[in-house]
Order: sequence, then C-alpha cells, then structure tokens
Amino acid sequence: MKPVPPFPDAGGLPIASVERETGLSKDTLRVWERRYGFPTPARDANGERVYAPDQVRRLAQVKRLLDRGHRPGKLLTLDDAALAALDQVQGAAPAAPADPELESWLEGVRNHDMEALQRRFYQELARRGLAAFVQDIFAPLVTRVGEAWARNELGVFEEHLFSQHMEKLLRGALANMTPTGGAPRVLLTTLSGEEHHLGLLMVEALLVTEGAEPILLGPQTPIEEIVRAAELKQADVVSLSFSSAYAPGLAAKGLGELRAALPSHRQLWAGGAGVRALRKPIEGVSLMPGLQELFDCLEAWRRQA
Amino acid sequence: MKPVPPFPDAGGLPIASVERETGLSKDTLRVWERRYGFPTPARDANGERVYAPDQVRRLAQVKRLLDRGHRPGKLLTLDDAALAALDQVQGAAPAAPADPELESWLEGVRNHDMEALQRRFYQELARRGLAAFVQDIFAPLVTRVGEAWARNELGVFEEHLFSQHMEKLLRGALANMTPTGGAPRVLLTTLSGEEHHLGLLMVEALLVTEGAEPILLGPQTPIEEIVRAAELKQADVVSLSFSSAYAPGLAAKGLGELRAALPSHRQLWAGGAGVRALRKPIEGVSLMPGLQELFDCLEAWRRQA
DNA sequence: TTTCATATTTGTCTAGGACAAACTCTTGAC
DNA sequence: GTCAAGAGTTTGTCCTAGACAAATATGAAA
Repeated sequence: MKPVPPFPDAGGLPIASVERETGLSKDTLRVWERRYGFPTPARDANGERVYAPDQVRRLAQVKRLLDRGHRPGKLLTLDDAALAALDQVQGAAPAAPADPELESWLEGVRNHDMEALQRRFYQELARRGLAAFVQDIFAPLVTRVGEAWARNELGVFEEHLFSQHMEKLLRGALANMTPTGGAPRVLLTTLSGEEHHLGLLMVEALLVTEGAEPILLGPQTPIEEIVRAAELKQADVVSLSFSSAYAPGLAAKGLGELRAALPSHRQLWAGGAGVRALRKPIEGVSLMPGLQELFDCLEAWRRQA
Repeated sequence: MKPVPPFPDAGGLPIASVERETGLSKDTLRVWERRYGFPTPARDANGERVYAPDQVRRLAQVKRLLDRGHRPGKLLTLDDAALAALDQVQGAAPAAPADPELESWLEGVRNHDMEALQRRFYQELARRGLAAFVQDIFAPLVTRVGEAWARNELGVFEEHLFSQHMEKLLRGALANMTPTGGAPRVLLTTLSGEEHHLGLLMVEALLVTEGAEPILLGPQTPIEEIVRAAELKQADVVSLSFSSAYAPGLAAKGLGELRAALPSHRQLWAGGAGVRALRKPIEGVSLMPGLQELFDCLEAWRRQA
C-alpha cells in the first residue's frame, strides 16, 4: 500500500501530489511527458517520478491557460518567457480591465488584514443589499483570488484564510434572512470531487433574495443520493456548481448521468467557472457560466410554472 | 479525447464514474477485479469496462465497511448475505449505552426534519450556554450521526443535510460573539486529506467562550503552509483535528513532521476521534481525544505563559 | 500478556499501445 | 463572403500486466 505522498521533504513531489495540486490526471501527466517532453520529473530510488516544484508551478500555469482555451500542443512547447507573456495578455477577461476597487480588496487578502475586509464587507453589504453585493463584489473577488492563487501571487494560507472569512461573513448575512418557503425549491450541491462550495453559498444568497427556497446539501454528493434527495425534498430544481479546476470531461459525464437518472420534471442547472469550459450544451441541462444567468433560469422556470 | 460517454446506455457506468461515485480509484477497481474476481464489469464495443449499478452499490457498501476497519481480502470474497450481515452488526458501541435524548435527535435527522432540529438547537443553546451545549449535545450528536452513517442507518443525503444545518446553526451562534483578541492565539486547521471540519468549528466555539483567539483556516492545509501561517499570524498554538476515518499512521507521520517544522515555542495540539487510535504519544504534541482535554491544554498553556 | 521478526495483503506506480471525441484545416457550393 | 461537409491531427482516457513498499496479520520468544 502506497497511499501517502511523502511530504515535500526533498523538494520534489510524487505524481499523486502533482495530480492534486494541478488537477491534471496522472495519465495526462505521463502522456505529456511521453509526447511533448514536458514535464521532466526526476526518478526516486524506486524509479517513480519526482516532480520539481518549479515544474509543478509551471504545470499549474499551463492548466490555467488550457482552461482559457489554449491547446496543450502549443503551450507545452513554449519556453518560460512566451508562457508568461500569454499569461499576462488579455488575462483581464471580457470587460474587466483590472477593476481598481477589486484590487484594493485583494490587497487586504495579501496582507491578511481580515479586520479591514470585514469592515468593508459589512459597509458594502449595507449599501448595496445582499443580491447586488454578491454579484458585484463577492463573486468577482472570489474569482480574482482564485486567479491570483493560480498565478502564485497568493499562498495557500492566504487563500484559506480568505475563504473561511468570506464563508463566515456570508453565512452570517444569510442567518438573518428568514427562509420564505417560496418556489422553486432548489437543491444545491456539487458532484464528488468538487470541493469548492463558496459558489453554493452565493447561489443560496441570490435565491433567498428572489423568494425561492434553497436546500443546501453541501459539496460532494454522489449522483444516486442527489436523485434520492430531490425526491424526498420534492425539489423543483437541482443546481450544481463547478469550479474551473473540475475536469470538463468529468463535468459533462456527470451532468449527463444525473440528467438521465433524474425525473424529467425536475430541472437541472449547472453553474460556476467550470461550465464555461463546456463547449457544447447538454440536453436538458441549463448552463449558468455567470450568476446573471441564474436569474434567467429562475424567470424561465416561473413562466413555465 | 474520450471524456464523455455516449450515453449511460443500458444503465451501466464507465470506470471514471464508478471512481467518482465510490471513491475507489481506477487502479484499485482494476486490481480488485484481477485479484478477487470482483467486480465483474461487462465490456462495451471498445473493450472498456461497464459496471452494473448493482455492483456499484455493492462497491460503495464495501468502501464503507473498509473505512470501518474490515479488510478487502475478506469483504470481496463474501456473498451478498454475509456482507449485509456485517453491515447490520453493531460496531461495538463502546461505553455508549444509547442515550435516549441523543436518539431522539437522531430521529429528526432520519426524517429530514430540520425545522424541529433547529428549534431544539436554539432551545438547548439558550438553556445550557454555548460551551456546555457544544460539549454535551453537539459533539456527541455529530459522533453519533457519523456512526449511524457508517452503519448504513443513514444515507449520504441525510448526513450532508445534517452537517450543513449544524454548520449553519453553529456559525450563526458564533457570529454573535465578539472576538476578544485574547490569548492564546490558536490556529485551527486539518492536514491534507482530512475534510471534516465540524470539529474545528466546535473547538472555535469553546476557545471563544474561554477568551482565547481562534484563527480558523479551514480544512486541508499543507504542512509548509501551516508553518508559514503560524509565523505570519504569530500563533501561540497550532491545533489540528482528525476524524476517525483518518489513517492513524498518516496522522502520526504528519504530526511528527509538523512538530519538526514548527518553532518549538509554538505548541502543537491534536484533537478528534482520530487521535484515540494513536498508540504512542508524540514528543511535543498534546493529544486531545475529547473536547474536555482542550481545557486542560488551555490551562497548561496559561500557567506556563 | 507484551515485543519483536517474519509473512501476507494491498494500493499505487510503471510502460507503451490503442482508440474515439474534439479540434483544425481544406475543399466545394451557394 | 458564409456555411457545410469531409479529411486530418491532436489529445485525454482506457487497456494489460508486472513490480514494489507500506500496512497489517501472524507466530515465536521473553
């Protein structure tokens, strides 16, 4: 039994750790090495791959560019400079030219200044109201922090501390809202393997303000149990969240299976950065790449009901 | 690229889906088939494994029994009846003579009656105060639900719904408490691979009532980052939580490494059901098998300071 | 009973080969 | 110029089967 990745003692990571860190499967890592000559892991006494931290960082960078639409064949034959150039270019994404307000929030994250973040959080929340706050500040900030983490501008510690504080604050805000028992009833969860659940909380917040009834199941529910939960709770909609780290193939596979297992009168929605990578629509599944689309889905459901 | 199955044709699942649903790796699934003759997937036109839903269910059952301490060699050669029998057998129930109050809470979990749970939650919280409530009700209930889940008395759905509600309620209660900025400063997290974080919330609650200053980092922080966080936040103590599912060997190894990497003036505490399985004490690490020991550690620290 | 040494069990790693879905590029029609 | 169909290339996942070390069980000695 060799379940445990030795900790990064010797400055090298075994393949299982690299899979976890980068989200690239072991198969993919091996086939890239074979085909493109990168990465080039050393070998330990037992002939097993040991990846240098530098290469792991670069793999994470490549993964991010892949998610942005680039192709492996190109990326893996580029040198460091060209890769870094690609990373900077048009990273700002569509119509988000480095929002200075967002950057000032990010500064707080960098300095672990949680008190300041908390103060601004409540200020903005009071000023804008929950729904607008989630859409205009919270969601972009979470995305930005994720990007900054992927670019190695933030450490794991800063990212964890930020996530915990955001969760605490958002849950605190939600605790004050009386559940309305409205419609539709929406079951919120993620598939196994997807741990990120801040997206679920954001959707919960928006649903509550819209008078719908969210049922929060938390992350990582097996498909069979999602179906059972939907029946038992008589949910009108099942809504899943996918982070950008979730393999698009797996997401499509899981959504197809769930759609097949779920009675057709229960709708299936999928949101999060991870669905942006799904090129083709899936029969019977509503995709919500951004939070805005949630309102469209909601309205469509209500018109139909 | 073969990420998406055409369709879950006749109700059979490809190996990647079985991995996702059961938590058993593809490698493990293949090697079990080779060694023990189970599972016995059919093959599609392309020679790839297609698992019958029955077998997937059974694999999930086997996984649960594995986590309870049984060994694969035994489990995989048993027939259905023997397996079901094992599942029913009560795993000892050591020194816990079925507290009737606890069982009545559990009944609420079984029936998904979250409203009733919530009502009782606030009642008991008001009556006992936060610290006593966490120790006398909350912690035993979480333990009991975990056991019930392992015995298949509860489904994944019920367990998830319960966890989410408990987290919401406890965080709600904590939100009302003003952080004191007291001493010691305690960094709360788990090692990679340990996802359970309700334990961290319970410790946070007790620390707040005791006038200490918890810093919640959330689950799964790499050792290197724990060390960095302790430095940056000037934490007096690092406290880790281990659930009973965490492999004792891994826990001992991780604690040893963290102790070595952490400056000696920062204490290291470890709590949760998982530390009960640690045979020998670890140099420089305070073990807290139950919540009671937390107070001992706290008092010891204060006497020393 | 406890402790140590030996034996068995078990999960993960290895190597290349294979294949279909996804993507790119070319060609042809309107 | 735009669109559609076909041909070619790229790419991730699956396959087999052997190897090994950590975890666990077993048996012998104190």
